[in-house]
Amino acid sequence: MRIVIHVDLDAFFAAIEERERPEIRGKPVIVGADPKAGRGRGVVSTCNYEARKFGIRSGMPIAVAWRKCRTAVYLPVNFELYEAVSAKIMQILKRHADRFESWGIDEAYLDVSKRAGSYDRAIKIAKAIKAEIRQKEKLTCSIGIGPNKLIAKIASGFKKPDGLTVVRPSQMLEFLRPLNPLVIPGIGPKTAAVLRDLGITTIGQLRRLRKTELSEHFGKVGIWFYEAARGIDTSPVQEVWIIKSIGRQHTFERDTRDIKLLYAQIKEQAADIHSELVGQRFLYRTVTLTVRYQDFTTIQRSKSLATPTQSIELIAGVSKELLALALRDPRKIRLIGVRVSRLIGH
DNA sequence: TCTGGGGTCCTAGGACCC
DNA sequence: TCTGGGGTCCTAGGACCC
Repeated sequence: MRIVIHVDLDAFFAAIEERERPEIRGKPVIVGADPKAGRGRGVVSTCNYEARKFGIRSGMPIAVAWRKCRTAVYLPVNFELYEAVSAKIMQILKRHADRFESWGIDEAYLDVSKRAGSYDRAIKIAKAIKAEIRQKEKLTCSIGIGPNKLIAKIASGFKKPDGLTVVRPSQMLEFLRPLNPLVIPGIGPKTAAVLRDLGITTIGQLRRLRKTELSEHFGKVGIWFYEAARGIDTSPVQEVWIIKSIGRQHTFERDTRDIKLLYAQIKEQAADIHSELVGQRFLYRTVTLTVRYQDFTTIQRSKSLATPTQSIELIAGVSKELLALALRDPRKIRLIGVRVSRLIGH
């Protein structure tokens, strides 16, 4: 019998800022782009639960957040700090797992099948984890326990913040039945809209579609939806991930076609990417340039090289070639990004 | 209301080879 | 003059995740 725990740190960035700054505790806190009195260009990265009372959410344009709550505390993203806190917490979590998989900066899966052996013992482990994170890092998390990663993940999202939700195999189907299909990883807004058009708004209703119907509508992921709706997920808790690509991107303050500005941005991104390639001891074979125009339409142009290389000049040089293609279009440019892929270790 | 930055995976068409 | 089938690589776009 498999038992998986999913841990999700609550409002992670905002919670760290509140911990570090006693004076902002209890106020709405929004971590993300500079709102610039409603003219800021970025989005909300994370906000605390006070801010959520105003309808503010992750991913929302910062200008919209500003309109909803001008009195909130707006803070820039301090990624280095969050990374450092995350690393400490991941070490704590690792010690409680047979196998461990971090998932982004603020989530992790723990396979505890062996050391727990039963759901009652898994609950004890989860409570110990909560207590340790609270004591050592002054932060809360929401935890889900289930027979696989899928159920553990959905369970951790069921009660937030500071929640603990256990779904035993016998309860799995009843647990899933009333939930929105959007809670299934891989089902996003587009897929949910198609399902809604088919009259499907719960996972129970999703179960009424045949496997063939789902694969006709959604291809390979349709098969995953079929299994997920039934709580089936055999994917292992896996410790190591292989990096497939390294990239940087930047949104300009103002849309531009200024070649000096564009080249300077490419140069900076190429340097960043190159230093990471060197650090990770990777060669690349493909360079991809992303261009987002003023109207938000986004294109990608890529070029593969005959032989793998680590050359910084080629990252920048190929990117400039590809930029020339993108500049044939007369629209102003909002964002450019450079990415290298087909990585090979050396 | 106006949309960040870091990624992964899937699909589909065309070129090319046998 | 009209015409196969399979495999691989490359490119572009799209959906999704944190």
